[in-house]
Order: sequence, then structure tokens, then C-alpha cells
Amino acid sequence: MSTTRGRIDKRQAILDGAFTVFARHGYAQAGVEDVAREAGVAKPTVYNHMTDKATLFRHAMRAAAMDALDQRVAALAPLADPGDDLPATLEAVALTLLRLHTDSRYCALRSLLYSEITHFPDILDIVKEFGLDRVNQALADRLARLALAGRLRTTDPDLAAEQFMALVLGPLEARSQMGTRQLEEAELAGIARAAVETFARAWIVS
Amino acid sequence: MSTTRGRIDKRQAILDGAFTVFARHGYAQAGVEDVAREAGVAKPTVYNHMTDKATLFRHAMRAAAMDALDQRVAALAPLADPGDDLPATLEAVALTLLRLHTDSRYCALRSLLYSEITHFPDILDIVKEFGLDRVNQALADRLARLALAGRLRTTDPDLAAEQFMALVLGPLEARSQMGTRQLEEAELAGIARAAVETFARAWIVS
DNA sequence: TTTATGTTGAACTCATGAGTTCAGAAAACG
DNA sequence: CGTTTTCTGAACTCATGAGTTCAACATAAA
Repeated sequence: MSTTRGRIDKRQAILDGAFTVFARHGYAQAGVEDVAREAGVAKPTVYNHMTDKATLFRHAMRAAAMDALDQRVAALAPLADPGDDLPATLEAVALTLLRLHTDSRYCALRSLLYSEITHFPDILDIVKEFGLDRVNQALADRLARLALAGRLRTTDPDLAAEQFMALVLGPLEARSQMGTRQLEEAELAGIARAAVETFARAWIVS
Repeated sequence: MSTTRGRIDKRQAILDGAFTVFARHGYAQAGVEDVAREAGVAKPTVYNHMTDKATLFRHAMRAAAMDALDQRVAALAPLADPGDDLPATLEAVALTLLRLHTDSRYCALRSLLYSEITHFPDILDIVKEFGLDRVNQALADRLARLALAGRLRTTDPDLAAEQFMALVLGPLEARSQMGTRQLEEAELAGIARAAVETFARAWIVS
């Protein structure tokens, strides 16, 4: 087996610590020594698991992106069976998405993707595999069901999903000052409300 | 005078070259030597004008952000006197904004802001002074005039502006794969069209 | 031409951090 | 228990890049 080594498996601790440190200082400014300390591990141990600082970065980013995608897709669950009040359900989903988007680890993930995409062209694969496109697709699936049930205009579920996400997340990014300002719950709720109101005028039947 | 020195004033060349190099490699990976070469200047000359690599970065970012803001505000001009066809005017403005947003220097500016905001907390001032908030405000002003003229629902011009920007730029960011994929003109036009259609349903009078 | 200022290239110092080495400790396993 | 595997800490090599120094050079103004 390779799952149980001489000691505990430190791999996960290393990946977590790596993401934490990269999130704090950025790729170039973060030291492998810092990662080791954050993970409660010695520097050579890091190199036992990861050949490179670059490999370490890629694995840490991949893990964080997977995690983020799972959370977001899970947030769409209420749309599988919305009650009588579709706008209320949409508003609840929007609010959950907004809360997830204000999480500091997610903000850091986005920053890192944006900043290192030139230096690591291959992390684009991570975006394609675990990025917001996937959330859009999942949302479009839900909306397609609703259109089929006659509760949504039946033109283009992909476009509807795209615009819903834009109406929810766009104002957040505009107001959050690049993730530096922490919005209160009430403001998030206001954004969700406004987004759903506009979305409803364009897409919800009667 | 300090405007005319012993030779030509190299300051602008240094700032331009600095932004180009920072955009290519990121702050940490970019060398002052590279900046000097890009600007066609010797390394000590850079230190004659800028005390620090950090100062160099701040000045270069500020200049680039000012430039970007000017372009965007200028793009709103048609709304000062829209013809009979308000949706068409909005669509034209949206398309111009989309084109500006796909410019590689602007993408680089956003990447740099996102990635270095933790290491340079004070560039947040640049965002506040020259960021998209200013565009939102300018747009809200235009929309307020239109509301007063009875051509727009008169509830909240700030919200309308925010949602317009979200509907235009949100789908762009979703589709452009973090600025790596270059969209064709036709796709941009499609985004603008869809954005204005939804915006019109929610905000345009009859 | 003289003077003051700015520019140049090259060589320099110095700190930082990636990646390695190694002898020894500690845990898992028989 | 002994063996094997992994972890540890400290010290090491080595490349990179920020910032400086300096003597020679170019230019504008006096």
C-alpha cells in the first residue's frame, strides 16, 4: 500500500497548508519553508511528496477548485424541487451563492487563478474542469426542467443561467472592492432580491 | 524646471515599459532590468526616476488605471443623446464596453490588481479612484436623465446601472476563460444583444 | 566653451529562497 | 525485538534579482 506510510499521511496537510500560504502571499512570495511550517512538517517532507514548488502549487489549486465547485453545485439543489414560490427559491439559491462567493478562500482562489494563469498556462485546465462554467451548466439543466414545466420562458436555458449568474455575482464584485470589503448579510440579501426581480421580469412566466 | 532634463524625459517610457513587463510576468517575476530594457533605458536611470520597484509598480498601475477609466467613461457618451431607438443605443454602448474589456492590457490590469492587492494594500485607492465604480456612477447619471425623460423606470438608477454592467460584462467573463480565449466580434454582439434585451424587459418603459 | 544635470554600461554587494544532503529520531510492521 | 520506511532539523549549494557605485558620456542652458 501507499496510503499508509511510516507515519501519518501528511499529504493532505501539505496541500492545505500550501493553499493557505499561497493565498496569503501569492505564488512567488510564498516560500516552501512557509508551507512546511504551516503544514506542521519539515521542508524535506514537502519535497518527498511534491517534486517541485510548481507541482505543489498545481495540486493545491486543483484541490481548492474541486472543493469550490462542489459547494456551488450543492447550492443549486433547492431548484430541483422548488415550491409554489419560484422567485423565493431562486432568491434563496442566489443568497447561498453570494455567501459562498464572499468566502475568503474562494476570493483567494480566484486571485491566484487570475494572477498565475500567465505563468502556469496549464491551470486553465483546472478552470475548465472545475470553474463556474460547470455551475452554469448545472443551473441551465435545472432551468431547462422548469421551462419544460411551463414555469420559465422556454427560449434558451443556457442564456438564462448565464444572465442569472451575472445578475447575482456581478453586483457583488462591483461592491466588494475586489474582495477587500466584507458585505453584511443584509446587503447580500438585497443583491439577491434585486437580481431575482430583474431575472423574473425577463424569464419567469406570468 | 523639472520637466526638461539633460536629455529627453524618459519617465513616460519607463512607466509604459514597466506596465508592459509587469503585465507579462507579474510583479515578482518581473525584473527591473527587464523594465529598463523594455523602456530602452539603463537600469540606474529607472532608479533615478523611481526610488523603488514598488513605487515603480504603483505609478505604472495608476497610469494604466486612469487610462482605462477614461476609455470606459468615453464609451458612455452616446447615452447623452440617444436617438429614438434607446435599445439600439444601449446595445452600441454595450458592444463598445465589451471590446474595451477584451483588450489585453485591460485584462492584464485586472489580473495585476487582483493578484497584488494583498501585497500592496494601497492600490485599493487606485481601484476606488479609477475603478468600475466610477463607470457605474457615470452610467447611473445617464440613466437618471433618461428616467426623468420618462424613457426608463424611475426607481433606482444606481441599481439599473449596476445590473446593466453585470448583464454586459458577466457573460463576457464567463465565456472568455479568464481572458485567455479571444471572443469574435459576432459573439460580443450576441452578448450585447442578449444583455440589452433582458435589461429592456426590466427597465425600459413600454 | 563651460557647467550642471541626466544617462549609460558594467561590475559590484547582499539578501532571499529553491532544492539537496545527511545523520539521527520516530513510527509502522513483522 | 529488529527492520524498514518516513520524518526531522540543520546546514549546505547555487541561482536570481534588488539596489548601488562609478567613471565615462551626452545634452541643455549659461
